Amino acid sequence: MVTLSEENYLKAIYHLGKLGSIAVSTNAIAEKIDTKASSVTDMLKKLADKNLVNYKKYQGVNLTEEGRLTAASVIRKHRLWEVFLVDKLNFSWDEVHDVAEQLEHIKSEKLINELDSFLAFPTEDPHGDPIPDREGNLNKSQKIFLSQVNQSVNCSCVGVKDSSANFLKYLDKNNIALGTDIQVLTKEPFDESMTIKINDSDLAISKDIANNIYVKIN
Amino acid sequence: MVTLSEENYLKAIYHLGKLGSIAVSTNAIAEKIDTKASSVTDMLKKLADKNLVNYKKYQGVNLTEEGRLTAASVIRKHRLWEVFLVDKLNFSWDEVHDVAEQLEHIKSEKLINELDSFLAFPTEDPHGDPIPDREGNLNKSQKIFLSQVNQSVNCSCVGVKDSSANFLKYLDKNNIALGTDIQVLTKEPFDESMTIKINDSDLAISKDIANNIYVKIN
DNA sequence: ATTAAAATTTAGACTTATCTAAAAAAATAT
DNA sequence: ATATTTTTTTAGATAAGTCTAAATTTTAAT
Repeated sequence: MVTLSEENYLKAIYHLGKLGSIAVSTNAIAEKIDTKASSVTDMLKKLADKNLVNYKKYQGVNLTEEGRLTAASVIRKHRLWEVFLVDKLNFSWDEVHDVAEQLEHIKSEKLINELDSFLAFPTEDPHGDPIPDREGNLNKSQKIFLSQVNQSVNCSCVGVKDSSANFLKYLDKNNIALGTDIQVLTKEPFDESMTIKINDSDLAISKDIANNIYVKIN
Repeated sequence: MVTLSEENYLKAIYHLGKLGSIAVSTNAIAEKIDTKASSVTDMLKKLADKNLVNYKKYQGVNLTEEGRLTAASVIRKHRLWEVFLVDKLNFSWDEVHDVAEQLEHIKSEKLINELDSFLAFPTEDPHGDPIPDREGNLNKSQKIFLSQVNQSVNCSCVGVKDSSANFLKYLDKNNIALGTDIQVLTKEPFDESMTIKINDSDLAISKDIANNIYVKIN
């Protein structure tokens, strides 16, 4: 039996572990889940006792296979619930996170597999991040920044990096939403600005905007 | 901020309070939520401090208006999730309870109101129990036992009292499920047995069976 | 009206998850 | 190579929720 708090630690270690392939540090975990380093140390001992992490004093941690599967399962649930909230319950991408943080801890195999089926087995969440399958495997995300898309290529919006209210308002005003098709018309090498086409209307965007929008090539 | 544990106590007091109109006893609560009387006493003090119950030592408790609303909100969530699980995720009535017990504690006004809308504003859960509205009001349940239905009246199955595996198997074998239409053909005054019609086939049932099936008159 | 039984509360202890402050180890700088 | 800084761990404290065992109050019985 893995507690809610333990699941949150495993998730944090999972996410931090993907960046480098070395052990995850106590401080990094503390910062990620907004807690004190001493609390992290306590929890790491507990997780090690349960064989969910490999932990050696002062050396950081790595997930064991069992820990990795547990973390992947939590992430799978989080992302499936996000799809549900956006696709079925009219949530916008910036509203889903807090609720999904709660829903990801609901324990029921049947629930999550039926939900998966109900949503037609999505492979990515509303932010374009991949959804682990039942075995904890996940495909690399296909999402890239709009700034990386070449001229005259078609793509569609799958997420944003900075989801501040200001930026979301900007997107709204210009009719860019999740799933919106975007065609890159021109790319200006000098300042990396672009012109793009959205629903038959053209829009000029700066490098900063293009670096904040995630897209998937169609 | 009401904790998960506090919500469970409020729910228990709400359910126990409907039976009589007198105060709910410590022991009754302890039995309901499978805990010790001393734990209940501790919690009652905490709930009283938060103005969720009226509590006087040795005299039992009643919900305050605020407590009643909180309890109704939890029950509303529980029952809406049950509808979701049965209608959308292929759960059967006896599988929903444990999962709904977890889901009822998810905190998000938007979530529950969107869910309500997504389910087309149901007024009863899969067991035929009424779903409180946003203001905590609930309509009296229309469900009665099949044994109370008069001869040649049409009704439909909305739930069961005893949901043991044996009984559910019996229902399954005789094609009685949630929503199944039932017509009472005859009622035998001597042993209170009945004959009923289900999907054009007739079935003889004992008093015990008829006392275990909840129906709603059509 | 006492006494016995049942219900309830108190007191003190335990667990989980957190914290602060101090100690220890590792990394960095001179 | 030693001193300083940073990171990590330990020790002890706290809050929520529970428990056992003992004390108190209420209810029921004679």
